[in-house]
Amino acid sequence: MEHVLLVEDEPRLRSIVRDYFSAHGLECDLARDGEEALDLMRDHDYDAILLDILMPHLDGFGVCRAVRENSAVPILFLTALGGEEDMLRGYALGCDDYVTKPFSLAVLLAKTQALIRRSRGTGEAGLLSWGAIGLNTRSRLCRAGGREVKLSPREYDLLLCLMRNRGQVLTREQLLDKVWGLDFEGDDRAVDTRIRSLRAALGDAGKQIKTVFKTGYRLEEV
Amino acid sequence: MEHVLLVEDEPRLRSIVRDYFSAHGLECDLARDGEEALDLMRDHDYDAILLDILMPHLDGFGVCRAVRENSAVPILFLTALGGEEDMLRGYALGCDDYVTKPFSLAVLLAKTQALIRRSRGTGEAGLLSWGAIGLNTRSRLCRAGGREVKLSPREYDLLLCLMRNRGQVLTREQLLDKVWGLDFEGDDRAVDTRIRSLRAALGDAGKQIKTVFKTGYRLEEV
DNA sequence: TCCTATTGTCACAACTCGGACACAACCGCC
DNA sequence: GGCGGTTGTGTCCGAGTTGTGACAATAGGA
Repeated sequence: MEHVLLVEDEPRLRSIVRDYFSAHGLECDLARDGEEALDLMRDHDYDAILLDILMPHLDGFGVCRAVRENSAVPILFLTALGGEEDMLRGYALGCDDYVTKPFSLAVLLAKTQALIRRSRGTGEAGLLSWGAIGLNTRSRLCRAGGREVKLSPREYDLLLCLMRNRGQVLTREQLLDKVWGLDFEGDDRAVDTRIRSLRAALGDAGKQIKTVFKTGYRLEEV
Repeated sequence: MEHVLLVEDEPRLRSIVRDYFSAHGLECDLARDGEEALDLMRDHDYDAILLDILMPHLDGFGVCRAVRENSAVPILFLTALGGEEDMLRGYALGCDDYVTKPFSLAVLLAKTQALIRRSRGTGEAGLLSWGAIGLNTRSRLCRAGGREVKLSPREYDLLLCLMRNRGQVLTREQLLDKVWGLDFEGDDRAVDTRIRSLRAALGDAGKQIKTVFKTGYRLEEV
């Protein structure tokens, strides 16, 4: 299930949004202020952050800046400040969308879902492409260098994970958690072996998978 | 240069947006209606589509549906229809954002750029830069003087530490603690050797690393 | 039930990295 | 200017990391 974080100091609004979201299949953690939000983010991997701006202790802009130091998680501002200046400031800090209060819950949900969809690299169509590699998340088919490529289940999941996090280094541990599951009991090197067969299956496009010595693997565009 | 397609039947608005965008580094193709848009998209790979809804021949919703058959390109609706119904319909069809007329050009630009950034998956998150040196903490890639630089793990960690403490002197002991770890059993001079290879790897930008006699090293802007 | 594809493990080969060392160059103090 | 101490430089080799081929266990379909 998708998992988002709502940072908002008004208790009533917090619970309204959470109830609405969970009724539509989005789990929703809550934080009262910026510092609480940063604490939660240290321990969880959220699919999106909904961020009020006017908050005690650390305001939304500050949280956004701190988050963007090392994370590309989708951020949506959610605020009474509707001025152009404020919106531009938000975008300059690397936010993804901006909703002014009062807002429609349905629209907020739609925007959040669109953002999550987009951050995973696919439009509604479920098509993911990067360099010479294309994935269809509906049919689980893969194309590389213009021709169809047959992938085993594990190879597909691994490639999907790399595609969703394209450009960034994923450690073997991260890959084991996300692809094999948290309960996998085996060796790190299982990743290496799967990477090897994936590279072979992709042919020339396999070169897009780079090894980062002592760290992990990264999918590059070329 | 980024390349977007604007689909809009009002001539004046078309050219206003195009001029503003190209002044800010976005090339902007124009289409008068949905059919012209689909024709153009057959021949071009756009980074984003800005789509009016009320148009002759084929309206924006129709274009969106047709595009999503086989493409995940970011789509932003741009319309006078500000009702909740219409927005939700847009999101259901797989659009990424929705702007109601009249709108601010600056905000439209910011939204478009945020979308492109997001769809490339390579946002500005995790970017550190100082003088001619840029470091991306998500990809662990380094740029110096405009070109890609290959760094070994230790070189990368060392540079990251210098960047995070730019402008201030770090003693060898501090560097050993922060980069090598508190349990390192070796010689101070290991730092010198790594600094040397780092300078060499950075080329001209290596001159930003200054030696502070009898003390340590400091990263300067020039 | 058998057959095949899949996948983790292991052992070994190939490779990268980085600290140590020795020596040269340099700095600053007297 | 000389001297002691500090830093830069070139090289080497072992330790650790990743690639590779083979194999056995397992799961899933016919």
